[in-house]
Amino acid sequence: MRPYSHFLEQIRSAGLRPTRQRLALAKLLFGGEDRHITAEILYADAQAEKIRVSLATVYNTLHQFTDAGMLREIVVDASRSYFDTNTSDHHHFYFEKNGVLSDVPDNSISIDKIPEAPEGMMIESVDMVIRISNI
Amino acid sequence: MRPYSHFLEQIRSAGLRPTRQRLALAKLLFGGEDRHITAEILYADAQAEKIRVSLATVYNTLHQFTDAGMLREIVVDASRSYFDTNTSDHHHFYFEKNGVLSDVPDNSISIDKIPEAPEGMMIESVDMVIRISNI
DNA sequence: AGCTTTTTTTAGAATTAATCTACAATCTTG
DNA sequence: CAAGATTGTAGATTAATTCTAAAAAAAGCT
Repeated sequence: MRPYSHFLEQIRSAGLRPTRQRLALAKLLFGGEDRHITAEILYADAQAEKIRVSLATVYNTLHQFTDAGMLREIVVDASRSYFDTNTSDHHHFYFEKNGVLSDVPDNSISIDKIPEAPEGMMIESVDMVIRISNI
Repeated sequence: MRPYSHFLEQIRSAGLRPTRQRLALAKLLFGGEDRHITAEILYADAQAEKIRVSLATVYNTLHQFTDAGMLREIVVDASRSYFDTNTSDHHHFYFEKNGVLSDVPDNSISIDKIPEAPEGMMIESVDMVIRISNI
């Protein structure tokens, strides 16, 4: 049971002011299970919880949390951004029929050779998406 | 040196009519090296070559060629679709600073365990994107 | 607490890539 | 070549996202 103050601390240490909106969104994002979420879904969740926040703020907050390393952005679908509350190194299943994203269990995958980055550059991330469809 | 008729054949066997626009776009796409292209870039290329074609037709054609297996769509950037003229199984480097996409040489990577698809579903594709940035 | 400065939020407008629409143009086949 | 089917087009539309400028809230200072 993480207390309210946990989020406050986390937001503050990201160099952001712990405003009512950011605290409420943090609670929705990090208050339970790991989530894969879009801005629209988080906005709808907030409305369902009677949290007064605008869509623009939801977008801003998602990006601020991402910059602070609290979220990870996953690109699976041109024209829709997903954010993952699990920022550890892992890969994704993408179910095409309903747009659901889920984590690939770590022990079910292994990549054992990765190319070098070109001279003067570095690998920022290695993202694998396994697209799943009906037979 | 692939002759004009090569494209005509390819388009026809995809079940599409070999129209002037589709032939011209096929020539731009498949006439030289493998390419990683966006609709806007292909449209600009067409204009530079004085090919009279609308942007909507470029989008339509890219999707028709993709459905026919002549192109592969690569998702690396939310809000911008890339199409790869190399449809074989391979992975990508994405250079964040300039949005350039390039193929990962096949011998520099190896994935040796891939998860199963859930019951009644199948793996459609396994796409890996290695994001590269400056040090 | 009050006053000031800085940051944040907001509603609504603007932007962007992509798609749709309805008509015009172009093929294909007899 | 005409009939019927398919395709292409310009322009409108959509959907996600970002921008803008002003109002509100938070933090700093005495």
